[in-house]
Amino acid sequence: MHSSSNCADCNCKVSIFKNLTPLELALINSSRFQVSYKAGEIIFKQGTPSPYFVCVTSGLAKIYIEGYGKNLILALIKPVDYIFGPGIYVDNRHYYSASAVEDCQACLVDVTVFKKLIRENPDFAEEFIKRVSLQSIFNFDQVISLTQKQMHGRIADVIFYLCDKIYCQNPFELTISRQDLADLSGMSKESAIRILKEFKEEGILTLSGNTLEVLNPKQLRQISETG
Amino acid sequence: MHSSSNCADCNCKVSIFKNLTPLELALINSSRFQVSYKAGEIIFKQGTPSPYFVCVTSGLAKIYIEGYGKNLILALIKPVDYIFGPGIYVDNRHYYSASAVEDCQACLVDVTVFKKLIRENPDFAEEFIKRVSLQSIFNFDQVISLTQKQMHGRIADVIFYLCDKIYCQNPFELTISRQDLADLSGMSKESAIRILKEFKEEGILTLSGNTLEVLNPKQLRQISETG
DNA sequence: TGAAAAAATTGCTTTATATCAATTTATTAT
DNA sequence: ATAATAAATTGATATAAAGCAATTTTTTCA
Repeated sequence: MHSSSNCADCNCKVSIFKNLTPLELALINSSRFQVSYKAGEIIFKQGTPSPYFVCVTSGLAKIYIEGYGKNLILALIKPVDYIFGPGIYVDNRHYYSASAVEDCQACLVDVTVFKKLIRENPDFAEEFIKRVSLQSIFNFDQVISLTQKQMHGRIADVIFYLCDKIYCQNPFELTISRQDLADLSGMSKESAIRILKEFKEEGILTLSGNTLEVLNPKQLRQISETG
Repeated sequence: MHSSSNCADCNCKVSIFKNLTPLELALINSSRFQVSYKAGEIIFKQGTPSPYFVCVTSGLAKIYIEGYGKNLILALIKPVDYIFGPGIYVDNRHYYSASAVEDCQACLVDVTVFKKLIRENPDFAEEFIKRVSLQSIFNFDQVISLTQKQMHGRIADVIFYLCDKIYCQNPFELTISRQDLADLSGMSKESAIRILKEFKEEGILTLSGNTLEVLNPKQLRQISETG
């Protein structure tokens, strides 16, 4: 949304940077550059080297694993959040791909600078570990949903994720495709569509065009919990 | 296996401790105590407070998420490896349970000591982040196997995991139950048993008593890859 | 604006996998 | 050693979910 010539003044700073000193922010700023991505464009590909910490400052991106014939979306990334995979401390390769779902702007920061600050600032390191841990907990929930719930429960979970964590409003404008919805919930797009239709018919939600409104969150929660 | 009165001399040290100074090891040692678990005993339960870094020095343990009616085993933990969940940097709660599969011995270390060392020793912190990252990459592989492969491929993956990562020999003595096998591969125990039987009939492996030998790793790899 | 391409939708069919029930084998405790 | 209990195995049945094909709607682009 808003860009700045300086990280110190930037109002699009990721919260993980909150413990950095002005000097440290200046270091980040000096290695930083801005990039724009059109909807659909690849930000990086699974398997390629991973030289940047990617901070999404506008739009919406997805990170996804390219599996056996289909994709699994691990998360949607909205402003102001970052993309920073586990490969950076292992072999400097990406273990998932990222692409822009809506037009995006991002700031890229050199990973060596990032790693240097992790070593030098314990508060920053601790905050980073905390964020990695939260991500891990989120992944646990996700894997349980994907492996132990039936399709209705999985779609319910994805709708709550979109409503509560991504678009943060109800009704909301669905900017991701049905295929993305399927890749988030680990099913075929046909199945995802059918279940949305059922939910409409049962009055749990409305979906006209791409505007989705959850009408009966209690029932949807019930569906999520009974699997 | 071997215990010691002092972490500095211990031959059961987890590799993550390699960057600690003698003084730091002494600090760990001072807060450490040893515990024995019989096969089947719970080490800790999902949802409970998480005050210890658990280092498994003998036997075999499992960490598993208690989901909707069934469990998902995230990993088996063998000597010398540690159990240290993401809750420690979040809300000090366990996000998975742990129990002994074989009789186990473990050293428990106070998490506050662990966290203190993470702040004070950047090499240790970096090594820890690296280990967390490796864990995360392993989980990615696991979730793709669980969500995108059919049962044969998932069982193949679990057999490779057991053979290459846990028992580290072929043939090996299967010390986990069929239910554990099912909880590792996200299916019912009946299905797991049926697929093992098929693999036997096709000459891919032998399984007499609980001794499993992979006879045709190439074909098993093929099955793993074609899903 | 209109044609072409892509995305979404729907019905039908097939299949992978769970569930249930019964039986056998192995383990534990008296 | 033997009964009691738990684990493993097997077969039969039910069903959740994918795949396929056809159609409609939406989007893109010349």
